[in-house]
Amino acid sequence: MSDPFDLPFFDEPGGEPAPNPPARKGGGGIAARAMAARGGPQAQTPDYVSGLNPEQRQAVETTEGPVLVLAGAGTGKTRVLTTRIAHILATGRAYPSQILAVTFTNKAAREMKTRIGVLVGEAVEGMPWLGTFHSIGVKLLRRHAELAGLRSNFTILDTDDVIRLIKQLIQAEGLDDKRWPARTFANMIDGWKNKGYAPKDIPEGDARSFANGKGRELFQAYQDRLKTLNACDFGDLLCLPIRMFREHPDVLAEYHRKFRYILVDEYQDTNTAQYMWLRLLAQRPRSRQDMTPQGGDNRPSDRSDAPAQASADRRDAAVSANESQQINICCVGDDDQSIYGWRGAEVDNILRFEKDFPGATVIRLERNYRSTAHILGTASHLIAHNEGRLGKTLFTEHADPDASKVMVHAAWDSEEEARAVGETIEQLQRPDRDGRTHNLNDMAILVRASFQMREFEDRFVTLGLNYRVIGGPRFYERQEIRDAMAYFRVVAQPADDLAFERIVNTPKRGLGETTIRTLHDIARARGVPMLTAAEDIVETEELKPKPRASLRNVVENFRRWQKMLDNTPHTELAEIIFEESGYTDMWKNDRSAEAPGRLENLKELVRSMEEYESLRSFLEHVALVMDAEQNAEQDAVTIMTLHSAKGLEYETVFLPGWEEGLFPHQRSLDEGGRSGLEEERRLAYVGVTRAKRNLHIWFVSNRRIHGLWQSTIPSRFLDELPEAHVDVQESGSSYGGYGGAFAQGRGGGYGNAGRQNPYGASRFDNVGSPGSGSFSNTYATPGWARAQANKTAATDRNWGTRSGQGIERIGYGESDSQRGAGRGSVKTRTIEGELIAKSTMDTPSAFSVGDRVFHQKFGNGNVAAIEGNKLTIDFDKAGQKRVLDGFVTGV
DNA sequence: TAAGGTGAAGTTTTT
DNA sequence: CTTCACCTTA
Repeated sequence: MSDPFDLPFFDEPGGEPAPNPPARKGGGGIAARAMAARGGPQAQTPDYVSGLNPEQRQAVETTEGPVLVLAGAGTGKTRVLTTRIAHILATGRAYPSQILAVTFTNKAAREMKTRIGVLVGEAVEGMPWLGTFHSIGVKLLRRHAELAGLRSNFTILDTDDVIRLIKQLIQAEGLDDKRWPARTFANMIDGWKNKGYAPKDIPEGDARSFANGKGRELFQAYQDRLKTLNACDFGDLLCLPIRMFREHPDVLAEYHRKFRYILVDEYQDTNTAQYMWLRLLAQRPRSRQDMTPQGGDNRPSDRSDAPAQASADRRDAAVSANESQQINICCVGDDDQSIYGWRGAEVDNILRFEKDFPGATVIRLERNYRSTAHILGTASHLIAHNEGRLGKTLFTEHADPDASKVMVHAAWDSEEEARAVGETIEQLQRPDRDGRTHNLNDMAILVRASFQMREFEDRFVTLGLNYRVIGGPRFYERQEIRDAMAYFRVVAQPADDLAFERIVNTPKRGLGETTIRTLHDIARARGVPMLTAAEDIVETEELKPKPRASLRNVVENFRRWQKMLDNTPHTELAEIIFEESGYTDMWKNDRSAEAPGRLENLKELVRSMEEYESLRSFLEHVALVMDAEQNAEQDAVTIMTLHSAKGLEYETVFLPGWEEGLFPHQRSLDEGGRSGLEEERRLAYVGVTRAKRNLHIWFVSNRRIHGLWQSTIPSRFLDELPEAHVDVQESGSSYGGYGGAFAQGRGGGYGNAGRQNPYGASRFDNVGSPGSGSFSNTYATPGWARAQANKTAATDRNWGTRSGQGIERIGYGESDSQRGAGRGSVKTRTIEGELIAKSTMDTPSAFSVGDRVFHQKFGNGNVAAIEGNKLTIDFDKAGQKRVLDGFVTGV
């Protein structure tokens, strides 16, 4: 479709919602299924539900009325969601276009699309309303842009644009942009928008706390600026539709008629704005009352608890239950996996579902198909320490006598931790007695904070162990990609001043600060885009001849490209723009080590544009889908944060860094108090439940944080694990190397089961011994108490007078000298947010000593030595480094 | 304009 | 200890 904004409002056949559309519509797959399903009231089970367990089946077949599916980890949540949609379609309850299905991530949306496709055939193509909250928000706004004060070709700004814009505003206010960082304010705005606040709604305290009390004015100024730019930020994609629905009940009513089934994935992650958005769509107006069920302010505290409101809700539910066109909402989630409170998610939304939707059916999925009983037992026992849960207990029906317990390991410091994990991985890779090997693809290391990854990467590079890092800088966040996108944006949307400013002097054209400022001021004064202002100004005497000529050239370029927009293939146009603007030349002339990579990325960008029909649809997509696909071809261990691991599963999982202060993270405790701690515990729960068969948890006694060695104490979560399912592993050689006295002094033999230690009994000393008690959910457990004692004792012992802060210096230089040359600085995360350390021990290196080579990060250098696939290279600039040969190319 | 020095800050992340 | 942004200097 060349113009995606020009669709008819109702895309279902006939323009009117039909309660029972003919089964044949929407594709042969559906028709066939539907026929099968319609054999009669007691017709045989359609085969798509036959593989489901009773609870799953109930969740699929309870199509009418509000439904909450509490789906524990590994219980087939996605399967239920997709089968439910397939069921609704196959039984002719709705057309694809009458189903609204929302997810949080593009990845989840994509997966759902694919899986529904498998169930139902090509009809998915006709599910226009399956997507993320944000992408559906865009769709609504494009259709009704004028109702939200925008034009339908509005731009979506990403975080970087937003920060630059705010910085301008802060400076325009005459404020010090160091004291009031734009980034902080951008975060505040995002927080407000997550709650659905417009500038007038924000709490007085919030408004005062920023910019000498000018917070509210600044927020308003920001919104005004967005409007003139014909742009909105991510938060607006949620807030503007809400406002539009409130102000235009007729539009909302159209969508009420349209959406007959609403499905929400990961409901525990919804923030207040998303919640309001859903309620507006899911609740029909009651006959005489206001459109918005909770009145103007939808904050959690002042709704649902009011008795009058509750009974009104009940009445409403009773009415709508009898109504033929009721809207059926089904939310799927797991309160125990809510880990995004820090960015505005309200666990409360899921806890309150039954109040919000009276008469709701609540279905629990507790039958786990993923993990062993030991892992499930561990997870359940751990999460039981949280209060305020809806309560679920995972179980498995597949007893596995061979399953190993969850292993808890101790290490002296993070380096040893990485080394030991590396060893374990190498052991797992060797064929077992049945000759089976464990793929690296089935292993993952899940860390709390990204700085932990570094140690593992360094170690794995040394070992030549393949790994991949998920997360990190992404393709579309790279400078050259953003520059290129800015060119495209100005061509497609000439009013996009932010994009214009970004590239007007990139490459350098002698258009310095003064010229830009003049241009900016004139544009603001006349209320026109900067490009228009530039067009005018090059005809006057306001600029000096040099910049004037240069600017004229820029303007002419853009005008020419704009003319080409509609009659030139967009990939071709992209290349023309790069050439004619001098952008490619800029990087070709750049001597820095990154330049070739950047040119490569630009080519990749053009390649990826081929998938889209037009420059416009490409831009639209990129604004929302900021992820580049990962290549999973290589067999490699995955390293990522616990947050990004949600929804994934691995045969073997390593969870390093279970220490107080890191996990639970100190900042969560400081800022979030008890609920912060509980969120950390849920994060631990997510981590544990990622494992299918093997789980290894690690903690260390010493960790270097901000370059400063700190002695650490084991995480309280370790004391919350159930003894029956956990083994403490002595880590043998690597741990034993420090000598007995030292071992005791450093932390008292965690991990040395049965060894005497001076601090009293730890539960880890007694694992497996009969009669050792269970652990209460206070933190006064033996291990915890011992750890507390240990903290002070160890500190006093080593440093005599240091107070019990749990922080001590262990000496800088010593560990550096142990590391040896070439260690500790091998950076590998440079390409595509992911780089795989290639290991080719069997194949000899393609290089020989003395070869001239190029490395993405370090630039040019000469090969000094070769061991297997590991090269020692003297880099011209970066000095001597050891790298794998896969990272360098011959010159 | 580019390179080098200085200083502050340093969870988690999607859209 | 690192990274990154910004400011100064040639």
